Amino acid sequence: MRRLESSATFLRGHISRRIFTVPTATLNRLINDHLRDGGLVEARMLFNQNRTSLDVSTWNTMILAYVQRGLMLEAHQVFDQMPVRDVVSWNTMFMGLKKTKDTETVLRLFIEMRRSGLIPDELTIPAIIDAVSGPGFKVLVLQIHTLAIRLGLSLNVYTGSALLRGYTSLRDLRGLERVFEEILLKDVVSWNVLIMGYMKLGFVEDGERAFSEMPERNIITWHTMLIGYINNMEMDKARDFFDKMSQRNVFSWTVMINGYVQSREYKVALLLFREMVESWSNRPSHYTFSTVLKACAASSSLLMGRQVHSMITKRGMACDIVLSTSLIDMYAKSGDITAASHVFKSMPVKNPASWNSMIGGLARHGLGVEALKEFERMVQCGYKPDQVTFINLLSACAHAGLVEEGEKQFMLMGRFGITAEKEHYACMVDLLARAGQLDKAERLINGMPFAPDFVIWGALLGACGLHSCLELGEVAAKGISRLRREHPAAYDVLCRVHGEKGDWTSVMELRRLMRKTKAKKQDASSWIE
DNA sequence: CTAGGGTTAG
Repeated sequence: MRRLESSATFLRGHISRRIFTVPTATLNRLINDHLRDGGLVEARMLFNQNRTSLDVSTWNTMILAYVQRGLMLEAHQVFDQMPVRDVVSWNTMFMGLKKTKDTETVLRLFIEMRRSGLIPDELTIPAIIDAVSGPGFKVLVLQIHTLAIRLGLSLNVYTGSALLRGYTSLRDLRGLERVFEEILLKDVVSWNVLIMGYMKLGFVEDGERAFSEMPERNIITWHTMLIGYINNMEMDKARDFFDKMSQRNVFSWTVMINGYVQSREYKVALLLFREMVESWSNRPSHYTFSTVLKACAASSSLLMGRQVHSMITKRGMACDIVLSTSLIDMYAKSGDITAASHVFKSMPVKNPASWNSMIGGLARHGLGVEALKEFERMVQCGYKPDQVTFINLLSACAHAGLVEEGEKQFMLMGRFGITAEKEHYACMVDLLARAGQLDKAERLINGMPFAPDFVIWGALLGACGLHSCLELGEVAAKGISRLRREHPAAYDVLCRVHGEKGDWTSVMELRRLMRKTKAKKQDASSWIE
């Protein structure tokens, strides 16, 4: 070992003067040593000085170093300069690109790889499958499966598990089961992916069957089942399963708590969180905190929210940008706009999301002018507003009755490269209709590039109730009836929104409609937040 | 020299 080190020092001194041709094995080891110690720059220097005599594996090591640090531009640059590429070079690039979700490049490179005549191996398909997973890629998944069969790769666990994901994304149950059968030696991961597939396709019983049949399980197996139950809205089964888990970690707790949040059982979520904290079994992570803050926000649990805030501070997580943003939202939604703004001001680094929750909070409190000011500041500070920013801004104008200002901002959205979507139109309809400009609101609806949705009719209906405009209200009510299949949860929100304003006429009207259309509170996904 | 599966904000 000593000898190796001294020879390394010796070599380092001479390499820069290019006196010796260093054996590639030694060079590779040296570069690896640098990389292990975090000396990327030194590694790159050594690398550059010996470019001509490097072998493929050293090039690959260099690519990997950049990929692991998320520096895809640099990785790509090295990759492009390689005199010879092997399958590892391609795989390493694919894996890096997968993390950045650059599916375009993955696809392009994969085709290029095929053209170059190199044969994919058992790690290639796992690395590229995400790029073709999604609607619109049916043929591609089938082609890749065919290719895998032709190369004998579908027998492999790695490739097989990847193909399972591919078929899951196609919502193809038969394909899923066929691929699983093809795998020669199934391991825990492949079983887990199978269960995940069953659960995602809604075949809970098949998932349960697989769970009981599999030879061994790990904690991820349990989590896959848990998440499966939750996403299939089987909350009782989920909780039962959670209680029976032989081992639990922060992840398990967080998933269960988040499950309750998703199914809008905020109080239960908070109870479970309390249980978690009091049992001292696992410390909440920032995932846990952000989920819990959402529950606080949704249920206006200010006291609990404050407690969570102090826990976050004690853990030294106060500067976490996600948590701060959740805190702002929580305070704003539970009525303490001062605390929200305090958190916001104390943030050393902000991002568009944090500005959005601040502006949204001001809007919620009817502080339209302040919201506008904050928006100006956001732009001045160089942050790029997005769709959500404008939803918040327009709703701020609507709540504060700033009609002209709202119309102006609506027109100016394009300057930031944002095209008006349904939500923006909904805000504008709300804005105009509340102000009594019902004709203008109706004209806006008729001129929209898409069919009016639930929210838009709801905004119009609410205002019609407010201004006792029966004729147009009838139109809106009919519009809603046609759309009753969509977003049953939206009724709820509408009731709340109009209830807050003391606008009881429209609330009654909506309640009546709810009964009439038998709306169920089953849609757990949020539609505006 | 690569390594497939599970959770977070507006």
